[in-house]
Amino acid sequence: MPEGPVIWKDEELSPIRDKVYEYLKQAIVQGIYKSGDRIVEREVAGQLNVSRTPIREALFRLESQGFVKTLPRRGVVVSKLSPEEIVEIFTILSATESLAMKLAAQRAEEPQRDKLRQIIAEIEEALEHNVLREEHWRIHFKINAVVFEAARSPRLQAMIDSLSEYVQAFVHLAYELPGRLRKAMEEHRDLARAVMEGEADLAENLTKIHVENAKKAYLEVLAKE
Amino acid sequence: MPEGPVIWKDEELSPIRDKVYEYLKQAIVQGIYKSGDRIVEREVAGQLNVSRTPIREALFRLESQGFVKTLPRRGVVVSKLSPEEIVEIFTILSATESLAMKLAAQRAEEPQRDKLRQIIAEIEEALEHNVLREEHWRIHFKINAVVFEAARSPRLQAMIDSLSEYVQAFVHLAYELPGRLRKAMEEHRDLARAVMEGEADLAENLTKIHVENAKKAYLEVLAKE
DNA sequence: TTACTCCATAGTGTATACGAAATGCCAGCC
DNA sequence: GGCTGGCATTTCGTATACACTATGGAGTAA
Repeated sequence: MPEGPVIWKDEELSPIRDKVYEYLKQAIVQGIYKSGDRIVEREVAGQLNVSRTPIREALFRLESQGFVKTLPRRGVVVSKLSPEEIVEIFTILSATESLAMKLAAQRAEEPQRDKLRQIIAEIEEALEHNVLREEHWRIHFKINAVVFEAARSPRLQAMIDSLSEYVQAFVHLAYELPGRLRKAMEEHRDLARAVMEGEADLAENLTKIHVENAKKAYLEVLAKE
Repeated sequence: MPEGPVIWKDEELSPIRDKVYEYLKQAIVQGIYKSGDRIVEREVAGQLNVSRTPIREALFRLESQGFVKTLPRRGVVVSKLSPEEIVEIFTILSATESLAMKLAAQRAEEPQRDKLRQIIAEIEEALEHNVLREEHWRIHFKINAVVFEAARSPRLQAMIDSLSEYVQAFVHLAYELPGRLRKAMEEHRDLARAVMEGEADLAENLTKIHVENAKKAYLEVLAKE
């Protein structure tokens, strides 16, 4: 019975199932629940002091996203995030994210282009002053937001978000490799520029390369262990 | 309060939530529940003579797949399947399915190649004897099965299945266009051959073209109404 | 000693009860 | 006559109770 992270905000008014969902997802990606661990509804319900109902609802969502799988009449177990699984997700991300970038390049309007221009300037700034670690995630999320705004494809966005959540922890690891962070920033800059200038095919290809590089970095980190 | 299709098999032992899920999904794609209709848990529970619990569980799954969306404290409404949404799904399918085909071409082993050879022969047969309508779906699913077996990417498969279920009804419509059915069969044949021969890039491109053609056919049908 | 059977227990599957929030209607007031 | 406030109703959100199934261990017989 693993102890979970303490991320409980009592005063929030969002449905309990959402909080449970976040709680369990974090526990899984942080490795507190390990692959193959059983998740017993009553146990979690007891730990969080809620009933089984919201637990079940959260588990169903986690199942539909692939974090756990339920065996009929047996309960749910944490899916294994084997290296093969991670690589598979990188592969799918490569296809879906490059599509998103292509769409963004095709559909970006002036407001989005403007935001991209600003982001590019911020990246240059960060590269120059070497404050990469501080700025990287902020810029990453900022680019994502603009790209999704431009691509106008909420379903695609949801798919990518869901896949990204999986590999997020591993991507973090990969940025520990010397030089990877700077390279990733440069890739982001070039990508943002391509989207801004409406170069759809270029944006698509740069994204494929970017994700491919992330995958390689992950495999390198993996090999070192 | 729309009346649903009668597809209730009492004696099955699969969980009720799965049956409710299928029931509601069919009702949505068949247009019995229309875009924007509210789905009230108690009503459905009453119609099917089960409690609200499995209904809720089915609704959560439908939500995570995008068939419905739930407004907090307001209940769930059927998502709109506007033409733009359909086109968006075709676009995503183009990217994901072409990835699946590429992987299949790269990873197919002798057993899968053998099955593909057989399928190609069946297509030729069907084209010659002009029994396209009878054979098309059987062959479609057969190809899919082999390709997924070859691609070895269950997550990708799940994503494609989920997306396909949406547009299935519309693809059906599109095959009413004169000549589309034969063309689609020929595309399937060429695609199967490319996968069989390990021509990954060719398979990828043929898939993109195939899905693109399906999208165009859908838009044509749409324009006629 | 081993294998088979039976029972206790754990844990999911479903039903139902209760509470809270939002909407719509009706009445009363301005 | 129109607007506002409150009440009733609807419907979701959560808790809980009961049922059913699978599993593991103990006990007995070969």
